[in-house]
Parts: sequence; C-alpha cells; structure tokens
Amino acid sequence: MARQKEFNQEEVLEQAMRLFWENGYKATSIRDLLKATGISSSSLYEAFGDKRGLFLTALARFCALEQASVAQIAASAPTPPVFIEQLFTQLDGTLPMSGFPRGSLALNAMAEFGTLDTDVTQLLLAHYFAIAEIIHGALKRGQAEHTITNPAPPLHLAYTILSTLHGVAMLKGVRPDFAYIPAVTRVILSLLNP
Amino acid sequence: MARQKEFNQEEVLEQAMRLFWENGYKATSIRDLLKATGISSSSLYEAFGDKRGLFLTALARFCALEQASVAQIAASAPTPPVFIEQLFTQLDGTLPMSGFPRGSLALNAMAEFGTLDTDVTQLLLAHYFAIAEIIHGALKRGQAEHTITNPAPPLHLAYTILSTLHGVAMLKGVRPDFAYIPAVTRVILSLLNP
DNA sequence: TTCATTCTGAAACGGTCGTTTCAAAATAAC
DNA sequence: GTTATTTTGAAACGACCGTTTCAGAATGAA
Repeated sequence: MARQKEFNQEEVLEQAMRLFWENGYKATSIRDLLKATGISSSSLYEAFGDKRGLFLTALARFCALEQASVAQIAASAPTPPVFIEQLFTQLDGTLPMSGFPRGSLALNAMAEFGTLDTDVTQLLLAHYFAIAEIIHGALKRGQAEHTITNPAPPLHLAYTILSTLHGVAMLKGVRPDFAYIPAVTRVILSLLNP
Repeated sequence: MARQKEFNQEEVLEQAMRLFWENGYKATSIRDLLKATGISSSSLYEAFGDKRGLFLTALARFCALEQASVAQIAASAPTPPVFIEQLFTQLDGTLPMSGFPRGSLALNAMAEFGTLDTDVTQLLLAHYFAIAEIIHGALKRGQAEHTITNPAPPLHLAYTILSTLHGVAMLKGVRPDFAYIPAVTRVILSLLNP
C-alpha cells in the first residue's frame, strides 16, 4: 500500500477529551485541538469527519471509561454499601490526583447541549441509564444479602444516589475543595441502612 | 437633559437570560441577542459593557429570581418536609409550563465555566450557599418542631438534598419527561423521617 | 528504481465572532 | 427655536471560526 499514519488515534482522542472536558465543546477550537494533539487539520478531518464527530467520539470514550470504572468498583467492593461509599470517595479524592480536569465531561455535555443535539443526548442518556443499572444491581444484591435494610425499591434508591452523585460532581467542578462530600456520603449511607 | 432610552432594561435582561439559558454563553452570539431583544449593538454595549457583562447581569438576575422562589416556597409551606417536597415538585412540573427553558441557568453556567472565570464562580457559589442556607434553616426548624425525626446534622442533610435536587435538574435538562422524580422525592422524604 | 497510493503541512476559503465608530435622529433645557 | 446632550441604526473593523484544498513528502508493491 502506501504511507502509514504518523499519529496514534488513541492519544489524539485522549487529548481531545481533555480539552473538551476542560473548556466545553463550543469553547474548544479546532486550532486548540491541533496544537494539543500535534496533528494537522487534514489528518484530523480525515480521521474524525468534523469537529462534532471528534467530540462524539471523545464523549463516547469518556462514557466507556467511566462505565468501566464504576463496574470495576462494583465488582471489587466487598459489599454494596461500600461500593456506594467508594463512588463518592473516588469523586472526592482520587480523580483530581490523576491529572484529569475537574467535574465530569458527561455532565458538562448535558448542560451544554441539553436536548439540542439528539446524538449527544442519546449517548448521554444511554450512559446515564447504564450507570444507574450498575447501581441498581448492586442495591438489589445488598437487599438480598441484608447489607442494605432499607426496603424501598432499589431502582428508586439508585436514581436518588446517582442524582446525589451528579449534584456533588457539579459543585466539585466549581469548588474542587468542597469539604462536605464525606458528610453527604454519610447521609446517603445512612439512607441505605436507616 | 436629552433623548431617553427606547428599550426597557428589564425586558432586555429577561430575553438575554432566556437565550443564555437555552444555548449557553459561548453559543449565544451578540447578533442572536440583538435579534431577540430588538435593540442595537451600540445600546447593548452602552448598557452592559460587553457580552460578559451582560451575561453576569443576566446570571445574577436568574440567581435572584431562584432564591426568591425558594424563599417564598419555604415561607409558605406548612412544614419543612412539605417545603422539600415542593422543591422537587416545582422542578418536576410547574417550571416547564412557565415557558422557561429546561434545566437551570446556574447549573449550566457551573458546567460551562467551572473555575475558569472567577466572577462567574463567585456568583454561583454565593447562590449555591444561599439556597443551601434556606434549606438548612428549614431543616433545623423541622427538627425542632419534630416534623423531621432524622437527627443527622441539618447542614449535612441540606447539602445532600440540594445535591440531589441538582442531579435531578441536570437529568431533566436532557430528558424533560424523566418519570422518576416523584420516586426520588419519596426517597428523600423518607430520609427526613426514616 | 519506479510507480501508485496515502498521509502530511501550510495556505487559504467564506462566514461569523465580539466590538467600535459615527453621523443622524431625538429630546430636555433655555 | 435654538442649543446641548444622549440614543440610535448601520456600517465596518480585525480576529478567529470550522473546513477545504492541494502540492509535496513518505512508503508499500512491482
């Protein structure tokens, strides 16, 4: 055949994801992306179609990473309440140290796009319900194992907990040193075992 | 003196607030604002300085309206738990009918700006803590009156409830017909009186 | 080595951005 | 009615936007 690509598509996506995460979709220009990734515009357009295509790919990557992270925590936590606790703990402490921007790209995209782009909306809703389902499954297990005594429908508890997580994540994006996450975590844990 | 203004500053702010609310800061252009408000660029720049100044003024207006709304609900609700319930109910039902865009301009601004604009950040944090304080006060009252039996620190409960509200509002911005708000509300009310 | 194919880098495209300018229109005071 | 002050409308500004183009560099196959 002919010449092979000089850039790594994964690395380009990683950088694009970070830029969109930090600055949002509209505020991230193609030139910003070219500078951060080091590739040229012709390569970018050949690989991803256009700016929106690159964003959708980067957002899908974010969602996949976040779902994998949540699933891994769910699988390794000794009990469902500890799983829930670790969701909040990860939000509070470990993510900032990993060099990622604050907050959540998915939540930022929810706010920026709302219902204005059906592809973005579909991606975000699928992501939301996938994570809700992981939490839901854990809560069901907890009720069966009696590590959770609250008899409320586990799906309702799951939506409540996920909403609380999202609310905390939003505030954390504006005030990264928000000190009340452990307190909120304790309240939520007390909800599982009143 | 001389000629008097032909436009009403309040109405211009109202329109600007709606546009920023619907589309975000970056995605709302000066030309969009001129078309929606009917004024000319010279008038706009004379009255608000620049685009960012107009946004800050519109955002401050939104925050003032929201705080007044929450305070009014707090004052008129028969008991603190009913007050909390009405916060969720208003989010679920009445706002969409009023012709306002979905979601919350304050939450959208949190996501769009993060920590990148200190003036925006300060405004949003002040708004956040003002509403948290209203809820906090109501919960303290509820504990004193025994309409709330959960003995947890009311400030912790307040942050938890506000976070949940914000998480629900975020999802509502992407899926206005989200059907589980009443279920989440019931879970939160059960938290107040376990 | 030659040829065919693919990727790259840089320049350029028209359009839109936020903002400024300024002459003409309007009005309060005299 | 004249004057002084302020607002308005329209045009224009340079900068940046997302995107396209294409000659030339690079590389696998013959």
